[in-house]
Amino acid sequence: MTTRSDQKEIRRKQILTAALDLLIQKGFAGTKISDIANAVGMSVGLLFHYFDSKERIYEELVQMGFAKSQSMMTANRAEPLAFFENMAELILDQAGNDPFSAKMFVLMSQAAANDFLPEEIRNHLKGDVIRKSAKIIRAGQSDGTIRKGDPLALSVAFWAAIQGICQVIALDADLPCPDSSWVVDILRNKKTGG
Amino acid sequence: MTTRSDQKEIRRKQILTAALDLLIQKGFAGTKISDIANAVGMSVGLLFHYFDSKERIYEELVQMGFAKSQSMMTANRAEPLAFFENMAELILDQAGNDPFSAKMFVLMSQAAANDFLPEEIRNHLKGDVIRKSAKIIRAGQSDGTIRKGDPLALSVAFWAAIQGICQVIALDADLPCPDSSWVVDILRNKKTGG
DNA sequence: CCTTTCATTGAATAAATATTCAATGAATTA
DNA sequence: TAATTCATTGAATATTTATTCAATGAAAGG
Repeated sequence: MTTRSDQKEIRRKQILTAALDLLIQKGFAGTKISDIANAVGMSVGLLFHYFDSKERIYEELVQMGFAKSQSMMTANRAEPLAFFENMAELILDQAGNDPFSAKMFVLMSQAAANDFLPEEIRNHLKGDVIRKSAKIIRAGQSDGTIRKGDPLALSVAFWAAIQGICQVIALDADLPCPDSSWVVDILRNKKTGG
Repeated sequence: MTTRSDQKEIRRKQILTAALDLLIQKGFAGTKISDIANAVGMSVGLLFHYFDSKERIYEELVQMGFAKSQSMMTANRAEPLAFFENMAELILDQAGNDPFSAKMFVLMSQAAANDFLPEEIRNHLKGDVIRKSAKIIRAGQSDGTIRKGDPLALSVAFWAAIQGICQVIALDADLPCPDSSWVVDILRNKKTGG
């Protein structure tokens, strides 16, 4: 019914989509409000009718990514190695098909530098996932499915690889998305898992 | 002898070092000249005595990274799998010890978005290394040392992992640098290489 | 010493960009 | 159809940040 209200949501989504694209290419400071407005095809003044400031746009996007990231981590209750297999598959399969998803992931990994974000989110970005995963890796080393080595360093390798892949394919859509199982081989113990 | 001239070089290096650090955290647009000047401990006016503009600082850094990247690629004439083993070891060992090196790598991977850089450099950044490596991967698949799969996708996985790791450890010095051999396992063919 | 050079600063100035605002007209409501 | 709301614009305005400049004094050269 409320055509106007629907239209408003559509407009907001258009702005967020265009902004995400520009933000991961140019960063927060490098993305001009006028760039976003141009990409959507609206005047700069109108954009401010939908969002109070550039920061708000950014915050709303990061908030979305944060929520997704949290739910993914907590929803996955698999055994150690399977945990990482699930994660890699979920993220990379989605990244390969839906550009929005990969871009969101990239946004999150760059967002830690931005002072104005809420504390909770900045902590999450600042190695929270990596440290939590290190515990799971230690369990996987005990049950023999994950290779030996510093769990934290292994966690860095896994997540940095995922993040790097998302970044590369988000910035160059022509490049193909790698198999998730290749990435899991960073962790896999060949003596048992082979 | 020429104390003044030496001093000038030292100043320039101070500026470049401080700038690199800020640039990889905040990006080009997000890094203020005054941030750099503060980090070095000099006035903004003095900084302009050493560099004509913010772009020049950036260009000089990217130029350094470009030269290094080129020489690394061409110097390495090993067999396919060994090529990637050498690359991973060279880059990650260096990144683990010398922060400057990892930061330079990160700068390069972010630089592609900046329009004002020379064409040659932008091409190099824009997937040149990934595409050249795909050819080497194909050769490695022929001799059985590298796993099956789309060579370009494998190349994306390898380089994105390297790049992601450099980024994570450059931005958080507390995190440990992973073993280079773990990353090479993205490519390694277990049936033969095990 | 006296002169010249030049590193250094803080205070202008210039440019770029975010944000506000008054005006317009099309859609909604009554 | 008259009144009201609100999406939309382009033109101010405000703010931030890059860049320039004239002045100072310390080092180098003669």
